Amino acid sequence: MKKSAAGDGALGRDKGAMEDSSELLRKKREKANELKAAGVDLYPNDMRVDHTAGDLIDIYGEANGETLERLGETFRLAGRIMARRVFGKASFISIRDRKGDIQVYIRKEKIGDELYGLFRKFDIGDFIFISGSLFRTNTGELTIDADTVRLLSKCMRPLPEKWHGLTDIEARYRQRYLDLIMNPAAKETFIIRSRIIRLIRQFMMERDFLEVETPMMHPIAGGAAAKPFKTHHNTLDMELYLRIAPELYLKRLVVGGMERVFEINRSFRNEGISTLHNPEFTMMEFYLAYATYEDLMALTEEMISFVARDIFGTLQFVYQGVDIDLSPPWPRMTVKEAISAFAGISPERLDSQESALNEARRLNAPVTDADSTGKIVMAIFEAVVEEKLIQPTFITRYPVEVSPLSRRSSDNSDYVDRFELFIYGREIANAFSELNDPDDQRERFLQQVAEKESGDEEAHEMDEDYITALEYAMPPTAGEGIGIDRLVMLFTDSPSIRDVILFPHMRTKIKNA
RNA sequence: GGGCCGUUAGCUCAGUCCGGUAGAGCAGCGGACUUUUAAUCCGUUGGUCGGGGGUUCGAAUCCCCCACGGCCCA
Repeated sequence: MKKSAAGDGALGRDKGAMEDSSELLRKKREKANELKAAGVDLYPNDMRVDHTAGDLIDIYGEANGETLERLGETFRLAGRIMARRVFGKASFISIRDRKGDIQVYIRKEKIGDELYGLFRKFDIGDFIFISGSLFRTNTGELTIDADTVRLLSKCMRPLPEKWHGLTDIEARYRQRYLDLIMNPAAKETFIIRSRIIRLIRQFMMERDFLEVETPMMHPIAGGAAAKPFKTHHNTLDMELYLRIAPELYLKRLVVGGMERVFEINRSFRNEGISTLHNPEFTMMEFYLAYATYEDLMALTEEMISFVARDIFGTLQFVYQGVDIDLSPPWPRMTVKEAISAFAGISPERLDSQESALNEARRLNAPVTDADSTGKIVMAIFEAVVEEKLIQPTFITRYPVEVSPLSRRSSDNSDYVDRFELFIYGREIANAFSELNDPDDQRERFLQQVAEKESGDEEAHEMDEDYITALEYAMPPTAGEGIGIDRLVMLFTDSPSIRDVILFPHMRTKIKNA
């Protein structure tokens, strides 16, 4: 096709940066303009559908040709053209809607010369409306014999290749909409994610938990050991932090008499990005009054089993080629037992700061001379034990130094009533009997403040308001946080947290598309 | 932060070792075709080879820097 160089140049400047750089995009635009010139509205919004592709397959998937012929019913559907096989006087296309794909047979003889001529200008990627009756093709495929077809929304860019789809991992994350169009498995992952969250919500509701929403912007970033994102409120002229955990607010609610609360929502941590970490991630936290961390172990087994039974229909599944068995009860080990079992270090070696430090150094665990014994023990645990906890395992008896919000164990005040759940070497949940003694809480915060001053960026700050809340008395309570993204990874066999987050964080790219 | 790998047409990829006119399939465009389904057949367009610098008569290819991404490690 010839073009007027001068004219196109002028048009290009008018349209600025969005002017089509490639011939392919220009052609698409030309074709759209031809349709427009023929009186076709490229973006109408006056059609109603009465079925989805999935409906038709569910209802008529098994029906034979004769049955379909006798139906005499007209079905109205809409969807995106995903494939196109055009002949001179008839065509097969397949359209995709939220429930699936269905083939459509479009005949010149039936829809008329004029409409067939327009239809031939429709592209893969366009949204169209079709109505027609059902029949079976020679090869037996359930197909709609269209009596009309109409453009609903014109696609101005080519979709990725039909056979290989979109595989470039960067493009899949940056242009998730294309990933969702082209990769059914990606879409399925997010459908399952929604189902998992719905199941957890149902599980909690059935146990009389109240779902709440607490602030995302905190004047003090507390409730976890992590670096926060900082922001600023102009009118109040104050620094705020995106929350690293909802914990301290949820416990204020328990003080307020909300004996069973949960929240499923985002927390933010200003730390590294990896296959297990996204700067914003989803946690469920819940608090249950008159319960202990031991009660929560049972509840956690029940909850995760409940979800697994619904998703898999069984408690056995495969994650990344490894068999996982969620059949309760799950093994329980103390931190020291686990270190002894997996690293062969006798528990006595972990009792003194000096010998623990030696062991940590030997194992290349990241420690400093000033670290407390508890901190060193946990560094050893992380270095040598975590990755080995493949089957679901509760680890208990954490050192008090690394658990500033947990209740001290009644039989030994150096430890707290806490557990973490590991599956496939990953921390999935963290729970404890809550520290509700305001004086002890103040001491713990002071200890944290001291650690912060000596350089630990992740240590807690003093939260006087929270202590005041505790002084009004919080009932004996147990609480837990569950990493939803990691749970979804397990249940969808996803290797990276980015595969279960719709829009994972990436560096912005100057040059795009 | 460190190591390794990657970035070539709209998409999926060759070409890089060993420097010499940038290729294929799909998509697109033109034509034929009323039961195809990765439709087929004939013809055909399309590229700042991620960016910058260097070496060279000559660089997608060799060297340096940078950007973005992936995996592993910290």
